[in-house]
Amino acid sequence: MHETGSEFLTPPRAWFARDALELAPVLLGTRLISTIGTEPVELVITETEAYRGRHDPGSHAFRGMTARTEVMFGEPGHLYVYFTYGMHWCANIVCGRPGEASAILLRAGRIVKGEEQAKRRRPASRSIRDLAQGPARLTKSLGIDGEQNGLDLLSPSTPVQLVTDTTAEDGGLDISTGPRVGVSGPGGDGEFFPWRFWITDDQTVSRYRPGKKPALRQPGRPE
DNA sequence: ATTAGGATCTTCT
DNA sequence: GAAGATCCTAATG
Repeated sequence: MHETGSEFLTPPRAWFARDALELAPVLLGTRLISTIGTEPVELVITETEAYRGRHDPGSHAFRGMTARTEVMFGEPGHLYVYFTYGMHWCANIVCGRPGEASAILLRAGRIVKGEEQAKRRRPASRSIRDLAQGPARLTKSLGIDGEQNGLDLLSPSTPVQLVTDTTAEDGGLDISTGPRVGVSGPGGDGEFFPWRFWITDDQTVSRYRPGKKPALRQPGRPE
């Protein structure tokens, strides 16, 4: 096997400047490295969700720019971190062109480094599998909160780095798609669109509403 | 394995 | 004033 040959690099700004539906599956298999705190934590992104800016009724940006959504309207490659349910933080990567307000929600990951640190942050975790199994669990494991809202992933001194394996084969991952969580389609007709992406059969992918929503295999259409 | 209810507070109507 | 891009615990099959 090729133990050597992996080369993890941070992609350039232009890599983030594309449509959310295109970038969301590409983010699968890439890694996040957090140096927040004493011990670095690294994970492989296993589940993402696309939010297509101000034209997407499911997006926070749909009602226009507010204090909360300001970061989404800015430059791609920054972190949009929001607070929800009175206690949880969720992280997005801003994408598309400035002003578009598109972003990718990071829904789940597989911890590959700093498991001890992650577990310290998530005492309720029962196994390595569920450490970052869910958007709020993912941020908790990495130590991300409101402090990181607006953070530039491409800053030389960023405490949260995104890296891709430049030697990996394109299309080497089996990717599934399905409806977003609790978000109806852009037509407002209650139809669900497959704008969620995950690595097929990966055990760290978040689980909710068990058993009822079949996963679709076709990518969602833009409008 | 699955479900129900509670926690907790910002954001925008 | 209500809902929210969620998680945890406890109880039940």
